Amino acid sequence: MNISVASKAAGLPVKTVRYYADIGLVEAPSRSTSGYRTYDDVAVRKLMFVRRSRAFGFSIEGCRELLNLYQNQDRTSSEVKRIASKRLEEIKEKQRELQSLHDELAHLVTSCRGDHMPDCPIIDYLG
Amino acid sequence: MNISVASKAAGLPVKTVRYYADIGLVEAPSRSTSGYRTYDDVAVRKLMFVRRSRAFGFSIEGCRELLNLYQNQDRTSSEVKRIASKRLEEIKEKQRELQSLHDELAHLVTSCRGDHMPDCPIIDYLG
DNA sequence: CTAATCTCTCCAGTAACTGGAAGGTCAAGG
DNA sequence: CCTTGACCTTCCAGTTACTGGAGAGATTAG
Repeated sequence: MNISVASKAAGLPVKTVRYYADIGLVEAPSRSTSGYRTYDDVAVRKLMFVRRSRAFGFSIEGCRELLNLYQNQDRTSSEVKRIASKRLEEIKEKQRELQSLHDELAHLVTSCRGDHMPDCPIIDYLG
Repeated sequence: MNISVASKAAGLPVKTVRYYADIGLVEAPSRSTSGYRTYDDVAVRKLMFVRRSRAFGFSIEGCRELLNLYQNQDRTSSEVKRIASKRLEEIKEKQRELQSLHDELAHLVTSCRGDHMPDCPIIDYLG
């Protein structure tokens, strides 16, 4: 199947599929005589795998690792768990950051009257 | 004062201060005869203002808006509050996203045995 | 046969810096 | 006076993960 069909099946933009091929993440299994990338079901499944991994926020390199494990029958679940746990820690860290940002900013926004006067606790805090 | 002194006072890397000057966010008030950027206390306060704004996750354009309000005596606190509220909504949205990512990934990680076998619910989910 | 739709490659741009090269400037020490 | 080292300058390239577009070839429908 050509790239547009594969991309629809995988749920990714054509440009992205081509990009993944360029960086050697998911290459097209073959090319037509005229140079068109030709995909098969296995490749489409890899693309979907990457799409789902990306949705979890894994970096391209993280996806590459996971994809290798996906294709490796000799993998151990501990390897997978290690990578996923690392990502989970990143998420938690980001959550903590966002929480304190939220609390601080929410406090400032609440205390700002939002009227036509120039006095503003938000500006005061930043300045 | 030269750029390295100003950058230390503002708590920003020299490179960043130069970058902010390049994009016209906080320009050096003057240059020495040999072309060195020369900063004063006012400029340093602007740099600090930008640093704190960036810490809240405001984009450079957001910082530019805030900085304009900071310097504008005719501002109204409602303008400031509008910008800050917008950022607060972005933060909340991001928090919601992260929360569902967290929950889903945490569930998968918990259910993965993490042993020497290849069977893994994380891989199953992604594939 | 032609028009529309695909596809290709290559280049540039995004956000907000960061690193590094090549070269000019300045203050201190010998 | 000279040198050494710490500054400073500009400019270019790289980062992440795409995305948009140009220009050109391929394929398909009517």
